[in-house]
Amino acid sequence: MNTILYKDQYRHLLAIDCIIFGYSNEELKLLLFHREIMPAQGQWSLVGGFVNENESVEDAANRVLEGITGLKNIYMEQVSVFSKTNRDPGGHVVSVVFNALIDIEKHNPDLVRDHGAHWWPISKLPNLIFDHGEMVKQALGKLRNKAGFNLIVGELLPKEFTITQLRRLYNNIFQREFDPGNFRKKILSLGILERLNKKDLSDSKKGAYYYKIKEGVSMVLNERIVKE
Amino acid sequence: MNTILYKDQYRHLLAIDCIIFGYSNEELKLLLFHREIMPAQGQWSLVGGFVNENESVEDAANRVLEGITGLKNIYMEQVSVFSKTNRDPGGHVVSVVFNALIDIEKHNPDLVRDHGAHWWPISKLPNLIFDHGEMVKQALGKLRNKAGFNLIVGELLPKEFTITQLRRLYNNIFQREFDPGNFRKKILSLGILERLNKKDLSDSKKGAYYYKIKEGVSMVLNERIVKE
DNA sequence: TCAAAAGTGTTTTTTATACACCCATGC
DNA sequence: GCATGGGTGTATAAAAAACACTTTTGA
Repeated sequence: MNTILYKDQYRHLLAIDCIIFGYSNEELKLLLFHREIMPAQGQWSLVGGFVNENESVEDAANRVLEGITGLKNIYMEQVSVFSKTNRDPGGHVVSVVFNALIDIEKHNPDLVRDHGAHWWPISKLPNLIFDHGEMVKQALGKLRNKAGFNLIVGELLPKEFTITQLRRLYNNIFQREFDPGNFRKKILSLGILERLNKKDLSDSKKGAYYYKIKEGVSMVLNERIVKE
Repeated sequence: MNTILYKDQYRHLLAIDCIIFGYSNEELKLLLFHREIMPAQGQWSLVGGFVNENESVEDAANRVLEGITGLKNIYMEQVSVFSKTNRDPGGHVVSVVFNALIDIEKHNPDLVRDHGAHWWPISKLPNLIFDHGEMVKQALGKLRNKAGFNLIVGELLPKEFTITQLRRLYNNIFQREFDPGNFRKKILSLGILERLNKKDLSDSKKGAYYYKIKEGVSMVLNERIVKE
């Protein structure tokens, strides 16, 4: 069996685009790229690239993500496929969109700068080329949906974080204020966080305990964490 | 601007595979295809096909779905992309998977038969080729997730249906028994069903009112219908 | 008249929300 | 000693689940 079987089939240009989420200074941010190639040269776009021969779309996304952040094994999730024939004026390119969550403290800012990329707060995004605006919209919906059932957004925080830091992240993602007491109870009731013997003293005089996600615990909960 | 810009890029074989859900005799079923081409000739597979030039993946899915069911405008939703380089021994084919929900009463059984396709109850599926088993698993998860928040599975029933018929469909999808009284209250509280002046007398002496989905009502609810 | 599904009502349990209040401590 | 976020407890409201009971009518 070999590819000769499929030899008469049309072959498509296949690309990936990444919605790279980061969180710093209490703001949810996206890493956007200042496009230096035609078409749409000089405008802002998502970080993306073509899928090479002998690569899966996940391989391609990992390659592109490592290239721009310096990080391997970034948490990633498919959002959806964009394939309208006229979506890219440079030709029919089919793009698979990924959400990527990174700990913004860990990435390589020099790499980002050298690529002409820039972190933009989610609330003040520039106009994006092609259908990238719609991609971001879907990606945010997917992120909210995920965060509602899953602590995976902890990927956006350092390994050790306080409940208050986590709550502020949730406030940011859902654009509403969660009640501090209720949020804490709900999160701790999931039983997947482990309290450490360390306190963060930057936010209050009393200090807040750091927590981390328990080893070997499943992040797939069947319980709702927060409602939209 | 033209495709010359991207001319050095590798081009991929792009396909779609459809998980075609139908519901009859109180069983959830999938339409599977008896594969008559190499590789894996003679085995069962999902219904699929290559994406042609100047087609979006949705176009391709619609084309394939119409070809085998005779129906247009089938409800469809992306599941995810499968692109491991070794997933198809006949060559590297990237496949976009779609869930499709059809009213099994409306499809063209002759077309299905002529294509060598067959309806299989979800509980007794044959072994599927390649990664199609994993595709079905993801598709079912997606269907459950959707059905938990959305009445879209009404697509699997005739336009007019009783609450009991809808409940039995939900029982089938979630593989559990919903309480008749509570299910009825919950569904009706959504306010998206309209009672008709007709009764179905096939299931009981008393007869059950038919309902239909109200015109122009949004199917996108922010409320949970059932829990898994 | 009775079995069986349709449909309604009531009770209990669980979960979400609102909010009061004590704690610890640097200033 | 007081302002501030950390953390706990409690009261209320809303939603889910369990289940009793009434209705209808063909066999």
